[in-house]
Amino acid sequence: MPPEQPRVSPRKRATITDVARTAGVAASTVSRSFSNPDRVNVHTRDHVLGVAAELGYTPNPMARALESGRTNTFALLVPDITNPYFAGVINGAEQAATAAGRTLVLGNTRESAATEEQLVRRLGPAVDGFVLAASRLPDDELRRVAEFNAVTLVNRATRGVSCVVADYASGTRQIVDHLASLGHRSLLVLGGPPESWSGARRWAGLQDAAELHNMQVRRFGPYSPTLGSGPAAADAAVAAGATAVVCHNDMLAIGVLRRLRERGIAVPEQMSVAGFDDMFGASICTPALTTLAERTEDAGAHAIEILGRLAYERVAEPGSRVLPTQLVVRESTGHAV
Amino acid sequence: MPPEQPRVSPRKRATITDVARTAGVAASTVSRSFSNPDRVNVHTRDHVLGVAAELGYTPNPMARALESGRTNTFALLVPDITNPYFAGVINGAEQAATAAGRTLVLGNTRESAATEEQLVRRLGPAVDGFVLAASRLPDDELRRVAEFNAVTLVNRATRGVSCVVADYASGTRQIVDHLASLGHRSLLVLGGPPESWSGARRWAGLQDAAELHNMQVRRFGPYSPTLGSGPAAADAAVAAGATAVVCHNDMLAIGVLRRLRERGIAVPEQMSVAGFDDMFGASICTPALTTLAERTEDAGAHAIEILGRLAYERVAEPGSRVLPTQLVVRESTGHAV
DNA sequence: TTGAAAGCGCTAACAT
DNA sequence: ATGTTAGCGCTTTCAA
Repeated sequence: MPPEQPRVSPRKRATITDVARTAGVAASTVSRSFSNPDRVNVHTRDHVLGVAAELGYTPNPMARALESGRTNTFALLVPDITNPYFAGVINGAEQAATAAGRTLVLGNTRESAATEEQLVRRLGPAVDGFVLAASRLPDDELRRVAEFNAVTLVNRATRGVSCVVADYASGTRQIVDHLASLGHRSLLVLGGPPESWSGARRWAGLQDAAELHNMQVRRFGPYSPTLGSGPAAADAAVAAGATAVVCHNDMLAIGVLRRLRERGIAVPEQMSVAGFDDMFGASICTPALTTLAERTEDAGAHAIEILGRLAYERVAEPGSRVLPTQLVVRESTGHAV
Repeated sequence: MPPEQPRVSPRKRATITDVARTAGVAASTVSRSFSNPDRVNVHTRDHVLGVAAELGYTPNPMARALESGRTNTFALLVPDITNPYFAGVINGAEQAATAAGRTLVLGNTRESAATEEQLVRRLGPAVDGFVLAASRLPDDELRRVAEFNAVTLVNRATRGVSCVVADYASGTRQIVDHLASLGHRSLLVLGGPPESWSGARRWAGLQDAAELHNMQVRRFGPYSPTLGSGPAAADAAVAAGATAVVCHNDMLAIGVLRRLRERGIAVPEQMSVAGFDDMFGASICTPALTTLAERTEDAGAHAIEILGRLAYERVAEPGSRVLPTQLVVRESTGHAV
């Protein structure tokens, strides 16, 4: 495909002064026509807006921000942008931000605290607030960030910072109730990354719930929350003679399922498998995965909403919100052997 | 006095002047220490950087951009941020941008040309370039955007604009060769959105390839490229007595698979099903899906790379790049009935 | 090598 | 109702 017209430099964008000159008014009048339309003569305004449209003028958000200190932009940082789990959060946040007339920028921290911190530093002055999903940052760092920017955490909590978290206490209880009622007397947890806050909550909840049923619980791992860790985790579970395993998340659970099939171990007949997240994929794998669903879209939306109050209404109260979870029973769990 | 109003005002960020004052130098020296370190005395620079670190100073990207006209930021716009297909593109782009020291912001166009245009307008002045993945914008609009911003398209092509596209000619040929060799004499294509450029390329390629084999081809649809359209598409295929169907993408294909199972139609014994994208999920569904894999990560990375040349090196030639595709044969295709 | 000064595009006093 | 002026934080001449 041959180049149409070798463009050397991008066309220069029209500025407020261009519009002002062309329309024969002062720059401030143009400014007002856009940001304070009531305070300018209807006739003048129409003329100005007409000229602006003609010139393809768009207010430069950067110049605007420089003056006001507000960018009308939020950043959402997630540990793994390719993980379908976060797709829900992203989607919910994106939708809420758009509805509120705000721009959302997305950052991928690659499960690394260092990358996350770097992104926060870099984006900090350019955004009005952060949604940090499953943040890997230590508590004190989180509070430091919250001094300069509005911050809302998703599935992470620390004193003095707003957050939206899933109700893991109830969720883990649901999982264990389910397994207990199927006759399982012991539980093997295949754990995720040690820094994972949600991982810790899940483990704590499972322990508490198991105790209520006098079930024995153990935890293996840590395993990385990926398909690739499935074989190691599955093999360990088999070696331990587990009848029921609960995996850190669905990604790991699906990896486990796949490995068990390779090894000819029937699920759920010989072993029950459950996960967390109900991500896309949990319903289409075989056997379909029993898993704890979170309202990820709601989490993203609520986080943006809280952030808006924090950033623009100067609300001090760090809102925290607990979202319900629900167990989706599918085919991967069944009666104990 | 009203009761103490809980009010959190974010701590003010240190500016270049703060650093200058504290360090006892001029603002310009601080500026140089950051952006032109060679042109300042080593000793002075160390001192300045020390003070800056102490004050937690970070150059304000917005003020910087205002002056230079460069934001060092690219925007990546995708039609559906929750579609695992784009996760690869996002990941590749994100990685390449980070490696090049650039910030990437992500936008979701929700499959809507209007939303896409709005995002382009809004983000335009704030970024140095756009990667538009599977853009829904009409050709002339695309060229207009390219006048003001560097633009690289992914899986879309139009005269005068850089792009990275998958080799659908070869890819569709691979699909049809595969089906023909299994004895299929006709092909039913379950099409996607009419505005989809890749959909059109796929359909064109399938037609050409089918002709080479003297196979009969028909196309049904359009169907939305989602799980939810699976039942409608599957039922139509069954009613038409198809032995082999090729779906617009994996999402649709998995929906079709699920519906066929519901209806007790064996895949691939009674009907073969193939998709496009090899997204996450294609390998874990049952039966595992035969699909055309694209190098989505590479696509994202290449797009960013081209964009960098366009935006910062003032390269005139709109580079275009064709990436290979490869057929991944799994369990959903088999011998014709 | 460093400092002073002039903007970048825009908004918000303050004048008129 | 509109124009004038003074910055926002930073970079970049231009002098010193």
